[in-house]
Amino acid sequence: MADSRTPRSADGLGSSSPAPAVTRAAAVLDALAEAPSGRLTLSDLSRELGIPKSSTSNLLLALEEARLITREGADFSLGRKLVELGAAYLSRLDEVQEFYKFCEQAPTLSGETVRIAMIDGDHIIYLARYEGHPAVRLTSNIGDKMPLSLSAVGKVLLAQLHDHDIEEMFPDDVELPVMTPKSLRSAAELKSQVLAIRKQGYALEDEESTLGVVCLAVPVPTHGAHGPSLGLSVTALKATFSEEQAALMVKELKELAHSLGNPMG
Amino acid sequence: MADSRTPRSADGLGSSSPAPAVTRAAAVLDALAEAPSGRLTLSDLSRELGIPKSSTSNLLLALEEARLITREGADFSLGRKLVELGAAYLSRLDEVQEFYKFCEQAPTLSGETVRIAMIDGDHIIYLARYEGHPAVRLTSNIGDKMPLSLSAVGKVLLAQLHDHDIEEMFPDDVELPVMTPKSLRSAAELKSQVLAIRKQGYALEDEESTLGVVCLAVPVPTHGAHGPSLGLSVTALKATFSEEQAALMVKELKELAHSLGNPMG
DNA sequence: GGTATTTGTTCAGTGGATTGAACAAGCGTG
DNA sequence: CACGCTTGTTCAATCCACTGAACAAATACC
Repeated sequence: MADSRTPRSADGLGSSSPAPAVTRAAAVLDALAEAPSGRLTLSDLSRELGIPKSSTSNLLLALEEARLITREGADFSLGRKLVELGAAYLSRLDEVQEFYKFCEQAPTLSGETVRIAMIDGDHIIYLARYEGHPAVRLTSNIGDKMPLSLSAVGKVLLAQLHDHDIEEMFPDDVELPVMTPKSLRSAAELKSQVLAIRKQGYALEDEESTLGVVCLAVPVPTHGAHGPSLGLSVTALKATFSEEQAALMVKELKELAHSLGNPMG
Repeated sequence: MADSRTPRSADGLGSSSPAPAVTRAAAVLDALAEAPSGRLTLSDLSRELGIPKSSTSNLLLALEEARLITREGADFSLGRKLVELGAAYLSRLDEVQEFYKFCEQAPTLSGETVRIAMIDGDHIIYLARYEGHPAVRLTSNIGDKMPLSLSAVGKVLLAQLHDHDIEEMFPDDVELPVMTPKSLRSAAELKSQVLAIRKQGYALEDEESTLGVVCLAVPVPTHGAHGPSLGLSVTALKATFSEEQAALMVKELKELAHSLGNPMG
Protein backbone atom coordinates (compact mmCIF):
# COMPACT_ATOMS: atom_id res chain seq x y z
CA MET A 1 0.00 0.00 0.00
CA ALA A 2 2.61 2.58 1.09
CA ASP A 3 5.84 3.02 -0.79
CA SER A 4 7.75 -0.06 0.15
CA ARG A 5 11.01 1.74 -0.54
CA THR A 6 10.53 4.07 2.38
CA PRO A 7 11.85 2.63 5.63
CA ARG A 8 9.59 3.26 8.57
CA SER A 9 10.34 5.51 11.43
CA ALA A 10 9.12 2.85 13.83
CA ASP A 11 12.63 2.33 15.01
CA GLY A 12 16.10 3.09 13.75
CA LEU A 13 17.42 6.15 15.49
CA GLY A 14 14.47 8.36 16.23
CA SER A 15 12.72 7.42 19.43
CA SER A 16 14.50 5.74 22.29
CA SER A 17 12.40 3.10 23.96
CA PRO A 18 12.81 1.64 27.42
CA ALA A 19 12.63 -1.79 25.82
CA PRO A 20 13.63 -1.49 22.18
CA ALA A 21 13.12 -5.13 21.43
CA VAL A 22 9.47 -4.85 22.37
CA THR A 23 8.95 -1.72 20.31
CA ARG A 24 10.53 -3.40 17.35
CA ALA A 25 8.49 -6.53 17.83
CA ALA A 26 5.35 -4.41 17.77
CA ALA A 27 6.59 -2.78 14.58
CA VAL A 28 6.98 -6.22 13.07
CA LEU A 29 3.39 -7.05 13.92
CA ASP A 30 2.20 -3.79 12.40
CA ALA A 31 4.16 -4.40 9.26
CA LEU A 32 2.67 -7.86 8.88
CA ALA A 33 -0.83 -6.54 9.51
CA GLU A 34 -0.45 -3.87 6.87
CA ALA A 35 1.29 -5.95 4.27
CA PRO A 36 -1.19 -6.51 1.43
CA SER A 37 -0.49 -10.22 1.26
CA GLY A 38 -0.01 -10.59 4.98
CA ARG A 39 3.26 -12.39 4.44
CA LEU A 40 6.75 -11.00 4.63
CA THR A 41 10.19 -12.55 4.71
CA LEU A 42 12.96 -11.82 7.13
CA SER A 43 14.66 -9.61 4.57
CA ASP A 44 11.45 -7.73 3.79
CA LEU A 45 11.01 -6.89 7.44
CA SER A 46 14.64 -6.08 8.00
CA ARG A 47 14.62 -3.69 5.07
CA GLU A 48 11.27 -2.09 5.73
CA LEU A 49 11.84 -1.53 9.42
CA GLY A 50 15.51 -0.69 9.19
CA ILE A 51 16.53 -3.43 11.62
CA PRO A 52 19.69 -5.46 11.01
CA LYS A 53 18.98 -8.89 9.66
CA SER A 54 20.53 -10.71 12.56
CA SER A 55 18.42 -8.78 15.04
CA THR A 56 15.32 -9.28 12.98
CA SER A 57 15.99 -12.97 12.97
CA ASN A 58 16.13 -13.01 16.76
CA LEU A 59 12.93 -11.01 17.02
CA LEU A 60 11.11 -13.35 14.69
CA LEU A 61 12.29 -16.37 16.60
CA ALA A 62 10.98 -14.95 19.85
CA LEU A 63 7.70 -13.85 18.28
CA GLU A 64 7.23 -17.26 16.75
CA GLU A 65 7.87 -18.99 20.03
CA ALA A 66 5.19 -16.79 21.58
CA ARG A 67 2.93 -17.76 18.66
CA LEU A 68 2.32 -14.12 17.88
CA ILE A 69 3.52 -14.89 14.38
CA THR A 70 3.74 -18.00 12.25
CA ARG A 71 6.45 -19.09 9.90
CA GLU A 72 5.51 -20.79 6.68
CA GLY A 73 8.65 -21.67 4.82
CA ALA A 74 10.44 -18.35 4.48
CA ASP A 75 7.32 -16.25 4.96
CA PHE A 76 6.11 -14.90 8.26
CA SER A 77 2.55 -13.94 9.00
CA LEU A 78 0.44 -13.02 11.99
CA GLY A 79 -0.29 -15.77 14.49
CA ARG A 80 -3.50 -17.14 15.89
CA LYS A 81 -2.70 -15.99 19.37
CA LEU A 82 -3.55 -12.48 18.22
CA VAL A 83 -7.12 -13.58 17.63
CA GLU A 84 -7.21 -14.91 21.17
CA LEU A 85 -5.85 -11.72 22.60
CA GLY A 86 -8.19 -9.56 20.57
CA ALA A 87 -11.10 -11.69 21.73
CA ALA A 88 -9.93 -11.41 25.31
CA TYR A 89 -10.04 -7.65 24.95
CA LEU A 90 -13.54 -7.68 23.51
CA SER A 91 -14.85 -10.14 26.08
CA ARG A 92 -14.12 -7.63 28.80
CA LEU A 93 -16.37 -5.02 27.24
CA ASP A 94 -19.77 -5.50 28.82
CA GLU A 95 -21.09 -2.98 26.36
CA VAL A 96 -20.80 -5.46 23.53
CA GLN A 97 -23.02 -8.01 25.21
CA GLU A 98 -25.67 -5.46 26.03
CA PHE A 99 -25.41 -4.03 22.54
CA TYR A 100 -26.60 -7.29 21.03
CA LYS A 101 -29.45 -7.73 23.47
CA PHE A 102 -30.77 -4.25 22.88
CA CYS A 103 -30.61 -4.47 19.10
CA GLU A 104 -32.62 -7.67 19.07
CA GLN A 105 -35.47 -6.09 20.97
CA ALA A 106 -35.52 -2.62 19.49
CA PRO A 107 -38.53 -2.12 17.20
CA THR A 108 -36.72 -0.31 14.38
CA LEU A 109 -33.08 -1.19 14.91
CA SER A 110 -33.75 -4.91 15.09
CA GLY A 111 -34.16 -4.96 11.33
CA GLU A 112 -31.14 -2.83 10.52
CA THR A 113 -27.38 -3.14 10.45
CA VAL A 114 -26.02 -1.63 13.65
CA ARG A 115 -22.43 -1.30 14.77
CA ILE A 116 -20.55 -0.22 17.81
CA ALA A 117 -17.15 1.41 17.36
CA MET A 118 -14.40 2.99 19.38
CA ILE A 119 -11.92 5.72 18.66
CA ASP A 120 -8.39 4.46 18.22
CA GLY A 121 -5.78 7.04 17.43
CA ASP A 122 -6.82 8.79 14.23
CA HIS A 123 -9.16 6.01 13.22
CA ILE A 124 -12.21 4.26 14.50
CA ILE A 125 -12.30 0.54 15.02
CA TYR A 126 -15.46 -1.55 14.84
CA LEU A 127 -16.03 -3.70 17.91
CA ALA A 128 -19.27 -5.49 17.15
CA ARG A 129 -21.90 -5.68 14.49
CA TYR A 130 -25.56 -6.62 14.63
CA GLU A 131 -27.17 -7.61 11.36
CA GLY A 132 -30.91 -7.63 11.45
CA HIS A 133 -31.34 -7.35 7.72
CA PRO A 134 -29.33 -9.88 5.78
CA ALA A 135 -30.29 -7.99 2.61
CA VAL A 136 -27.58 -5.39 3.16
CA ARG A 137 -24.44 -7.15 4.24
CA LEU A 138 -21.50 -4.96 5.10
CA THR A 139 -18.09 -5.91 3.84
CA SER A 140 -16.42 -4.48 6.91
CA ASN A 141 -15.70 -6.74 9.82
CA ILE A 142 -15.10 -6.55 13.51
CA GLY A 143 -11.69 -5.05 14.11
CA ASP A 144 -11.63 -3.12 10.84
CA LYS A 145 -10.38 0.45 10.88
CA MET A 146 -11.81 3.54 9.23
CA PRO A 147 -10.60 7.15 9.05
CA LEU A 148 -12.47 9.52 11.36
CA SER A 149 -13.54 11.87 8.61
CA LEU A 150 -15.12 9.18 6.47
CA SER A 151 -17.65 7.66 8.80
CA ALA A 152 -20.58 8.86 10.85
CA VAL A 153 -19.17 7.23 13.99
CA GLY A 154 -15.82 8.80 13.32
CA LYS A 155 -17.34 12.25 13.08
CA VAL A 156 -19.49 11.82 16.13
CA LEU A 157 -16.55 10.65 18.21
CA LEU A 158 -14.41 13.44 16.86
CA ALA A 159 -17.07 15.90 17.97
CA GLN A 160 -16.60 14.69 21.52
CA LEU A 161 -12.96 15.68 21.65
CA HIS A 162 -11.72 19.07 22.77
CA ASP A 163 -11.24 21.70 20.10
CA HIS A 164 -7.49 21.88 20.49
CA ASP A 165 -7.22 18.11 20.01
CA ILE A 166 -9.25 18.36 16.84
CA GLU A 167 -7.10 21.23 15.66
CA GLU A 168 -4.00 19.14 16.29
CA MET A 169 -5.33 16.15 14.38
CA PHE A 170 -6.77 18.18 11.53
CA PRO A 171 -4.78 21.34 10.83
CA ASP A 172 -6.30 23.48 8.10
CA ASP A 173 -3.93 22.28 5.43
CA VAL A 174 -4.34 18.57 6.13
CA GLU A 175 -5.28 16.30 3.28
CA LEU A 176 -8.25 14.11 4.09
CA PRO A 177 -8.61 10.58 2.72
CA VAL A 178 -11.12 10.36 -0.10
CA MET A 179 -13.23 7.32 -0.97
CA THR A 180 -16.14 8.72 -2.95
CA PRO A 181 -16.92 12.01 -4.72
CA LYS A 182 -18.94 13.00 -1.65
CA SER A 183 -16.13 12.48 0.86
CA LEU A 184 -15.25 15.58 2.84
CA ARG A 185 -12.28 17.36 1.31
CA SER A 186 -11.20 20.05 3.72
CA ALA A 187 -10.57 20.28 7.42
CA ALA A 188 -12.79 23.36 7.51
CA GLU A 189 -15.72 21.38 6.19
CA LEU A 190 -15.09 18.69 8.80
CA LYS A 191 -14.92 21.21 11.62
CA SER A 192 -18.14 22.91 10.64
CA GLN A 193 -19.81 19.51 10.66
CA VAL A 194 -18.40 18.88 14.12
CA LEU A 195 -20.16 22.00 15.37
CA ALA A 196 -23.43 20.90 13.83
CA ILE A 197 -23.06 17.41 15.30
CA ARG A 198 -22.56 18.82 18.77
CA LYS A 199 -25.86 20.68 18.48
CA GLN A 200 -27.82 17.85 16.91
CA GLY A 201 -26.39 15.08 19.06
CA TYR A 202 -25.91 12.78 16.09
CA ALA A 203 -23.90 12.57 12.90
CA LEU A 204 -24.88 11.74 9.35
CA GLU A 205 -22.69 10.23 6.70
CA ASP A 206 -24.15 10.69 3.27
CA GLU A 207 -22.39 8.40 0.78
CA GLU A 208 -19.04 9.66 1.98
CA SER A 209 -17.42 6.27 2.23
CA THR A 210 -19.64 4.17 -0.03
CA LEU A 211 -21.95 5.37 -2.77
CA GLY A 212 -25.55 4.43 -2.15
CA VAL A 213 -25.04 3.98 1.56
CA VAL A 214 -25.90 6.36 4.40
CA CYS A 215 -25.04 6.14 8.05
CA LEU A 216 -26.30 7.65 11.30
CA ALA A 217 -24.28 7.71 14.49
CA VAL A 218 -24.58 8.81 18.10
CA PRO A 219 -22.00 8.91 20.86
CA VAL A 220 -22.15 6.77 23.99
CA PRO A 221 -21.72 9.03 27.02
CA THR A 222 -18.56 7.98 28.84
CA HIS A 223 -19.44 7.21 32.41
CA GLY A 224 -16.41 8.15 34.40
CA ALA A 225 -12.87 6.96 33.86
CA HIS A 226 -13.84 4.00 31.79
CA GLY A 227 -11.54 4.23 28.80
CA PRO A 228 -12.14 5.77 25.41
CA SER A 229 -15.50 6.79 24.08
CA LEU A 230 -17.76 4.53 22.11
CA GLY A 231 -20.09 5.31 19.26
CA LEU A 232 -23.07 3.58 17.67
CA SER A 233 -24.17 3.64 14.06
CA VAL A 234 -26.90 2.38 11.77
CA THR A 235 -26.21 1.75 8.13
CA ALA A 236 -28.90 1.90 5.47
CA LEU A 237 -29.30 2.08 1.75
CA LYS A 238 -29.85 5.61 0.56
CA ALA A 239 -32.57 4.38 -1.78
CA THR A 240 -34.76 3.14 1.08
CA PHE A 241 -33.99 5.93 3.49
CA SER A 242 -36.66 8.33 4.73
CA GLU A 243 -36.73 11.20 7.19
CA GLU A 244 -39.20 9.48 9.48
CA GLN A 245 -37.15 6.32 9.57
CA ALA A 246 -34.05 8.32 10.35
CA ALA A 247 -35.78 10.00 13.28
CA LEU A 248 -36.84 6.63 14.68
CA MET A 249 -33.39 5.18 14.32
CA VAL A 250 -31.71 8.13 15.98
CA LYS A 251 -34.21 7.88 18.81
CA GLU A 252 -33.46 4.20 19.40
CA LEU A 253 -29.76 4.68 18.99
CA LYS A 254 -29.86 7.31 21.69
CA GLU A 255 -31.76 4.97 23.97
CA LEU A 256 -29.15 2.30 23.43
CA ALA A 257 -26.37 4.81 23.98
CA HIS A 258 -27.98 5.90 27.21
CA SER A 259 -28.34 2.38 28.53
CA LEU A 260 -24.73 1.60 27.61
CA GLY A 261 -23.52 4.75 29.28
CA ASN A 262 -25.47 4.04 32.46
CA PRO A 263 -24.83 0.49 33.65
CA MET A 264 -27.91 -1.47 34.70
CA GLY A 265 -30.01 0.35 32.08
CA MET B 1 -8.26 -18.95 37.75
CA ALA B 2 -4.93 -20.64 38.41
CA ASP B 3 -3.19 -20.36 41.72
CA SER B 4 -2.01 -16.81 41.73
CA ARG B 5 0.73 -17.68 44.19
CA THR B 6 2.51 -19.81 41.62
CA PRO B 7 4.89 -17.81 39.49
CA ARG B 8 4.79 -18.77 35.85
CA SER B 9 7.50 -20.54 33.98
CA ALA B 10 7.09 -18.09 31.13
CA ASP B 11 10.36 -16.53 32.02
CA GLY B 12 12.72 -16.56 34.93
CA LEU B 13 15.53 -18.98 34.31
CA GLY B 14 14.13 -21.86 32.31
CA SER B 15 14.17 -21.18 28.60
CA SER B 16 16.67 -18.86 27.02
CA SER B 17 15.16 -16.76 24.30
CA PRO B 18 16.96 -14.96 21.50
CA ALA B 19 15.04 -11.83 22.50
CA PRO B 20 14.01 -12.16 26.14
CA ALA B 21 12.26 -8.84 26.23
CA VAL B 22 9.88 -10.00 23.52
CA THR B 23 9.19 -13.29 25.22
CA ARG B 24 8.47 -11.50 28.43
CA ALA B 25 6.25 -8.97 26.70
CA ALA B 26 4.24 -11.84 25.28
CA ALA B 27 3.99 -13.32 28.76
CA VAL B 28 2.61 -10.01 29.97
CA LEU B 29 -0.07 -10.08 27.29
CA ASP B 30 -0.97 -13.65 28.21
CA ALA B 31 -1.20 -12.79 31.86
CA LEU B 32 -3.52 -9.89 31.12
CA ALA B 33 -5.66 -12.03 28.85
CA GLU B 34 -6.05 -14.70 31.51
CA ALA B 35 -6.57 -12.42 34.45
CA PRO B 36 -10.21 -12.75 35.50
CA SER B 37 -10.70 -9.02 35.72
CA GLY B 38 -8.47 -8.25 32.79
CA ARG B 39 -6.59 -5.70 34.82
CA LEU B 40 -3.28 -6.11 36.62
CA THR B 41 -0.88 -3.69 38.22
CA LEU B 42 2.83 -3.48 37.71
CA SER B 43 3.43 -5.35 40.94
CA ASP B 44 0.93 -8.06 40.06
CA LEU B 45 2.69 -8.70 36.81
CA SER B 46 6.14 -8.51 38.30
CA ARG B 47 5.20 -11.02 40.97
CA GLU B 48 3.25 -13.39 38.78
CA LEU B 49 5.80 -13.51 36.00
CA GLY B 50 8.86 -13.36 38.18
CA ILE B 51 10.25 -10.30 36.45
CA PRO B 52 11.97 -7.57 38.49
CA LYS B 53 9.80 -4.53 38.98
CA SER B 54 12.10 -2.18 37.18
CA SER B 55 12.21 -4.42 34.14
CA THR B 56 8.47 -4.89 34.21
CA SER B 57 8.05 -1.15 34.27
CA ASN B 58 10.14 -0.81 31.15
CA LEU B 59 8.23 -3.55 29.39
CA LEU B 60 4.91 -1.94 30.22
CA LEU B 61 6.08 1.41 28.97
CA ALA B 62 7.10 -0.07 25.66
CA LEU B 63 3.92 -2.10 25.35
CA GLU B 64 1.84 0.93 26.11
CA GLU B 65 3.64 3.01 23.53
CA ALA B 66 2.85 0.31 20.99
CA ARG B 67 -0.76 0.42 22.19
CA LEU B 68 -0.70 -3.31 22.82
CA ILE B 69 -1.77 -2.51 26.36
CA THR B 70 -3.54 0.40 28.01
CA ARG B 71 -2.88 1.98 31.35
CA GLU B 72 -5.78 3.14 33.44
CA GLY B 73 -4.46 4.68 36.59
CA ALA B 74 -2.33 1.94 38.11
CA ASP B 75 -4.03 -0.87 36.21
CA PHE B 76 -2.92 -2.25 32.91
CA SER B 77 -5.16 -4.07 30.48
CA LEU B 78 -5.03 -5.28 26.90
CA GLY B 79 -5.03 -2.65 24.19
CA ARG B 80 -7.25 -2.06 21.22
CA LYS B 81 -4.48 -2.69 18.79
CA LEU B 82 -4.85 -6.37 19.58
CA VAL B 83 -8.33 -6.30 18.11
CA GLU B 84 -6.90 -4.78 14.97
CA LEU B 85 -4.19 -7.38 14.74
CA GLY B 86 -6.60 -10.22 15.38
CA ALA B 87 -8.90 -8.85 12.72
CA ALA B 88 -5.99 -8.56 10.31
CA TYR B 89 -5.28 -12.23 10.86
CA LEU B 90 -8.88 -13.24 10.24
CA SER B 91 -9.26 -11.03 7.20
CA ARG B 92 -6.56 -13.04 5.47
CA LEU B 93 -8.52 -16.26 5.82
CA ASP B 94 -10.58 -16.60 2.67
CA GLU B 95 -12.29 -19.55 4.28
CA VAL B 96 -14.18 -17.28 6.65
CA GLN B 97 -15.77 -15.29 3.85
CA GLU B 98 -16.84 -18.38 1.97
CA PHE B 99 -18.08 -19.93 5.18
CA TYR B 100 -20.66 -17.19 5.62
CA LYS B 101 -21.83 -17.35 2.01
CA PHE B 102 -22.30 -21.08 2.11
CA CYS B 103 -24.21 -21.09 5.38
CA GLU B 104 -26.70 -18.55 4.12
CA GLN B 105 -27.60 -20.67 1.14
CA ALA B 106 -27.52 -24.13 2.64
CA PRO B 107 -31.04 -25.54 3.06
CA THR B 108 -30.59 -27.02 6.54
CA LEU B 109 -27.56 -25.19 7.93
CA SER B 110 -28.97 -21.76 7.14
CA GLY B 111 -31.28 -22.11 10.12
CA GLU B 112 -28.68 -23.42 12.54
CA THR B 113 -25.75 -22.14 14.52
CA VAL B 114 -22.59 -23.02 12.62
CA ARG B 115 -19.00 -22.33 13.55
CA ILE B 116 -15.60 -22.68 12.03
CA ALA B 117 -12.66 -23.39 14.30
CA MET B 118 -8.95 -24.05 14.15
CA ILE B 119 -6.59 -26.11 16.24
CA ASP B 120 -4.26 -23.98 18.35
CA GLY B 121 -1.89 -25.85 20.60
CA ASP B 122 -3.94 -28.03 22.92
CA HIS B 123 -7.12 -26.03 22.34
CA ILE B 124 -9.38 -25.04 19.53
CA ILE B 125 -10.14 -21.45 18.75
CA TYR B 126 -13.34 -20.27 17.10
CA LEU B 127 -12.77 -18.13 14.01
CA ALA B 128 -16.26 -17.30 12.86
CA ARG B 129 -19.84 -18.00 13.73
CA TYR B 130 -22.99 -18.05 11.63
CA GLU B 131 -26.27 -17.75 13.51
CA GLY B 132 -29.28 -18.68 11.48
CA HIS B 133 -31.50 -19.35 14.46
CA PRO B 134 -31.54 -16.53 16.98
CA ALA B 135 -33.46 -18.87 19.30
CA VAL B 136 -30.27 -20.58 20.46
CA ARG B 137 -27.63 -17.98 21.04
CA LEU B 138 -24.21 -19.26 22.01
CA THR B 139 -22.34 -17.56 24.76
CA SER B 140 -19.02 -18.30 23.12
CA ASN B 141 -17.51 -15.72 20.84
CA ILE B 142 -15.05 -15.49 18.02
CA GLY B 143 -11.57 -15.99 19.41
CA ASP B 144 -12.71 -18.06 22.35
CA LYS B 145 -10.75 -21.15 23.25
CA MET B 146 -11.95 -24.61 24.16
CA PRO B 147 -10.15 -27.79 25.25
CA LEU B 148 -9.85 -30.39 22.51
CA SER B 149 -11.55 -33.13 24.49
CA LEU B 150 -14.64 -31.08 25.26
CA SER B 151 -15.90 -30.13 21.84
CA ALA B 152 -16.89 -31.89 18.67
CA VAL B 153 -14.55 -29.74 16.61
CA GLY B 154 -11.75 -30.44 19.03
CA LYS B 155 -12.22 -34.17 18.72
CA VAL B 156 -12.51 -34.10 14.98
CA LEU B 157 -9.34 -32.05 14.65
CA LEU B 158 -7.58 -34.29 17.12
CA ALA B 159 -8.55 -37.26 15.00
CA GLN B 160 -6.61 -35.75 12.11
CA LEU B 161 -3.33 -35.75 13.98
CA HIS B 162 -0.87 -38.59 13.94
CA ASP B 163 -1.20 -41.19 16.67
CA HIS B 164 2.11 -40.35 18.30
CA ASP B 165 1.13 -36.68 18.54
CA ILE B 166 -2.13 -37.67 20.21
CA GLU B 167 -0.25 -39.96 22.55
CA GLU B 168 2.06 -37.11 23.46
CA MET B 169 -0.78 -34.69 24.15
CA PHE B 170 -2.91 -37.23 26.01
CA PRO B 171 -0.83 -39.80 27.89
CA ASP B 172 -2.93 -42.46 29.57
CA ASP B 173 -2.71 -40.86 32.99
CA VAL B 174 -3.65 -37.35 31.88
CA GLU B 175 -6.50 -35.63 33.64
CA LEU B 176 -9.04 -34.23 31.23
CA PRO B 177 -10.95 -31.03 31.93
CA VAL B 178 -14.53 -31.65 33.01
CA MET B 179 -17.47 -29.33 32.43
CA THR B 180 -20.50 -31.57 32.72
CA PRO B 181 -21.21 -35.07 34.08
CA LYS B 182 -21.01 -36.32 30.50
CA SER B 183 -17.55 -34.92 29.76
CA LEU B 184 -14.99 -37.54 28.78
CA ARG B 185 -12.91 -38.58 31.76
CA SER B 186 -10.09 -40.74 30.50
CA ALA B 187 -7.59 -40.51 27.68
CA ALA B 188 -8.55 -44.05 26.70
CA GLU B 189 -12.14 -42.99 26.15
CA LEU B 190 -10.96 -40.08 24.04
CA LYS B 191 -8.71 -42.26 21.94
CA SER B 192 -11.41 -44.80 21.25
CA GLN B 193 -13.64 -41.96 20.08
CA VAL B 194 -10.86 -40.75 17.81
CA LEU B 195 -10.82 -44.14 16.08
CA ALA B 196 -14.57 -44.01 15.61
CA ILE B 197 -14.39 -40.46 14.27
CA ARG B 198 -11.82 -41.47 11.69
CA LYS B 199 -14.17 -44.14 10.37
CA GLN B 200 -17.31 -42.01 10.47
CA GLY B 201 -15.74 -38.84 9.16
CA TYR B 202 -17.49 -36.69 11.75
CA ALA B 203 -17.59 -36.19 15.50
CA LEU B 204 -20.44 -35.91 17.95
CA GLU B 205 -20.43 -34.07 21.21
CA ASP B 206 -23.28 -35.14 23.43
CA GLU B 207 -23.73 -32.62 26.26
CA GLU B 208 -20.04 -32.91 27.09
CA SER B 209 -19.49 -29.19 27.45
CA THR B 210 -23.02 -27.91 28.07
CA LEU B 211 -26.02 -29.87 29.27
CA GLY B 212 -28.88 -29.85 26.82
CA VAL B 213 -26.64 -29.02 23.87
CA VAL B 214 -25.25 -31.32 21.21
CA CYS B 215 -22.70 -30.64 18.52
CA LEU B 216 -21.64 -32.20 15.22
CA ALA B 217 -18.33 -31.51 13.56
CA VAL B 218 -16.40 -32.40 10.42
CA PRO B 219 -12.82 -31.63 9.41
CA VAL B 220 -11.88 -29.40 6.50
CA PRO B 221 -9.36 -31.23 4.34
CA THR B 222 -6.09 -29.28 4.34
CA HIS B 223 -5.16 -28.44 0.80
CA GLY B 224 -1.39 -28.40 0.78
CA ALA B 225 0.89 -26.34 2.97
CA HIS B 226 -1.76 -23.91 4.01
CA GLY B 227 -1.38 -23.78 7.77
CA PRO B 228 -3.24 -25.72 10.42
CA SER B 229 -6.41 -27.68 9.87
CA LEU B 230 -9.86 -26.21 10.21
CA GLY B 231 -13.04 -27.78 11.48
CA LEU B 232 -16.75 -27.00 11.15
CA SER B 233 -19.50 -27.60 13.66
CA VAL B 234 -23.25 -27.26 14.10
CA THR B 235 -24.74 -26.73 17.49
CA ALA B 236 -28.27 -27.74 18.37
CA LEU B 237 -30.50 -28.30 21.35
CA LYS B 238 -30.63 -31.93 22.36
CA ALA B 239 -34.39 -31.62 22.82
CA THR B 240 -34.99 -30.79 19.18
CA PHE B 241 -32.40 -33.09 17.74
CA SER B 242 -33.30 -36.00 15.47
CA GLU B 243 -31.35 -38.62 13.58
CA GLU B 244 -32.61 -37.45 10.21
CA GLN B 245 -31.71 -33.86 10.95
CA ALA B 246 -28.25 -34.94 12.04
CA ALA B 247 -27.72 -36.80 8.81
CA LEU B 248 -28.72 -33.74 6.80
CA MET B 249 -26.47 -31.46 8.77
CA VAL B 250 -23.46 -33.74 8.46
CA LYS B 251 -24.10 -33.95 4.75
CA GLU B 252 -24.14 -30.18 4.33
CA LEU B 253 -21.20 -29.70 6.66
CA LYS B 254 -19.21 -32.08 4.50
CA GLU B 255 -20.17 -30.16 1.40
CA LEU B 256 -19.03 -26.96 3.00
CA ALA B 257 -15.82 -28.59 4.18
CA HIS B 258 -15.17 -29.85 0.69
CA SER B 259 -15.70 -26.45 -0.89
CA LEU B 260 -13.44 -24.82 1.68
CA GLY B 261 -10.78 -27.45 1.14
CA ASN B 262 -10.86 -27.05 -2.62
CA PRO B 263 -10.64 -23.38 -3.58
CA MET B 264 -13.13 -22.23 -6.19
CA GLY B 265 -15.72 -24.70 -4.92
C1' DG C 1 -1.47 9.38 64.18
C1' DG C 2 2.28 6.49 63.87
C1' DT C 3 4.03 2.38 62.13
C1' DA C 4 4.51 -1.07 58.71
C1' DT C 5 3.71 -2.71 54.22
C1' DT C 6 3.39 -2.21 49.43
C1' DT C 7 3.74 0.35 45.31
C1' DG C 8 6.19 2.55 41.50
C1' DT C 9 10.29 5.28 40.10
C1' DT C 10 15.34 6.45 39.86
C1' DC C 11 20.07 5.26 38.90
C1' DA C 12 24.80 3.43 38.19
C1' DG C 13 27.22 -0.98 37.24
C1' DT C 14 27.37 -5.08 34.54
C1' DG C 15 26.16 -9.09 31.95
C1' DG C 16 23.98 -10.41 27.97
C1' DA C 17 21.43 -8.98 23.85
C1' DT C 18 22.58 -6.65 19.65
C1' DT C 19 25.32 -6.03 15.80
C1' DG C 20 27.98 -6.07 11.50
C1' DA C 21 30.85 -8.56 8.88
C1' DA C 22 31.75 -12.85 7.09
C1' DC C 23 29.67 -17.21 5.62
C1' DA C 24 26.88 -20.59 2.98
C1' DA C 25 22.93 -21.52 0.37
C1' DG C 26 19.45 -20.31 -2.95
C1' DC C 27 17.86 -17.75 -7.23
C1' DG C 28 17.69 -15.64 -11.48
C1' DT C 29 20.36 -14.04 -15.61
C1' DG C 30 23.18 -13.81 -19.46
C1' DC D 1 27.67 -23.14 -16.02
C1' DA D 2 29.72 -19.37 -14.02
C1' DC D 3 28.36 -15.11 -12.49
C1' DG D 4 26.19 -11.56 -9.63
C1' DC D 5 22.62 -10.86 -6.33
C1' DT D 6 19.89 -11.84 -2.41
C1' DT D 7 18.69 -14.52 1.38
C1' DG D 8 19.21 -16.35 6.16
C1' DT D 9 22.49 -18.06 9.74
C1' DT D 10 26.78 -17.89 12.61
C1' DC D 11 29.87 -15.63 15.84
C1' DA D 12 32.87 -12.64 18.80
C1' DA D 13 33.21 -7.82 20.38
C1' DT D 14 30.76 -4.00 22.10
C1' DC D 15 27.40 -1.33 23.83
C1' DC D 16 23.26 -0.72 26.10
C1' DA D 17 19.22 -2.74 28.32
C1' DC D 18 18.56 -5.09 32.48
C1' DT D 19 19.05 -5.38 37.28
C1' DG D 20 18.95 -4.77 42.33
C1' DA D 21 19.16 -1.81 45.87
C1' DA D 22 17.85 2.43 47.56
C1' DC D 23 14.26 5.98 47.34
C1' DA D 24 9.66 8.29 47.76
C1' DA D 25 4.75 7.92 47.96
C1' DA D 26 0.71 5.93 48.71
C1' DT D 27 -1.99 2.64 51.36
C1' DA D 28 -3.17 -0.56 55.26
C1' DC D 29 -3.27 -1.60 59.90
C1' DC D 30 -3.61 -1.08 64.83
